[in-house]
Amino acid sequence: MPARPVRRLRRAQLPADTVALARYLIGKTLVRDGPEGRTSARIVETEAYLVGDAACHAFRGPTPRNRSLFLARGHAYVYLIYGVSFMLNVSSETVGIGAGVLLRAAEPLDGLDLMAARRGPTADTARPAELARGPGRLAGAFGIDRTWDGLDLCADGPLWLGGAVAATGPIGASVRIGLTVETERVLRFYERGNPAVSGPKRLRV
DNA sequence: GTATGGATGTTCT
DNA sequence: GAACATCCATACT
Repeated sequence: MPARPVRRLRRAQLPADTVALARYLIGKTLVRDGPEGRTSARIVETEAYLVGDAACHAFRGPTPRNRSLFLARGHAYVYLIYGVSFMLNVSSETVGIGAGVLLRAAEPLDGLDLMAARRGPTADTARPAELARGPGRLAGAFGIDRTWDGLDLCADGPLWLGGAVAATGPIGASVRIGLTVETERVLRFYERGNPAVSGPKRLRV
């Protein structure tokens, strides 16, 4: 399977608004290059975490953990949740303002075998759409851990955001998944009907 | 298909 | 010491 041609997104192309960025990233690609080869996937589900949003990790100001949210938009914010899974976010505002977009699910394009190997024995290799369906799985498929925190996804680095490789389908919206606060805000976005989107069925159509 | 409960480790109060 | 932007196995409809 040859790697598809994908152009890197430049920082200036990213919408300046967090919600706009969350929608914009649907249908775009996430690419990791390395000695083992390329892994890439279409982003199909995101969530926005805003300034003044109690569910945003930056809500109470910068700490050692969340400082990457305060970097210029297009930087990675990675953290461990429930002691189990890493979450990959894209910082979304200007320097000093803490907000971001969580990448919740992606449709694998290149390097499926490598993704499955990174996911380990629990990966459902018979169903490619399951490889990066869910934020923890997405980070797992790309081999993302805290050492990737703070990386510039718009620089000439090993992990980057790329343009769309196909037409983007209709985008749906819902409340965010798994929160105990700010549960009413409609800040989750997804490509309707895509099998790589996570969550219960009613939040995928 | 959905519902439930346990595992897990870091962070901040 | 509680909370936590999840995943997986199991049980059930």
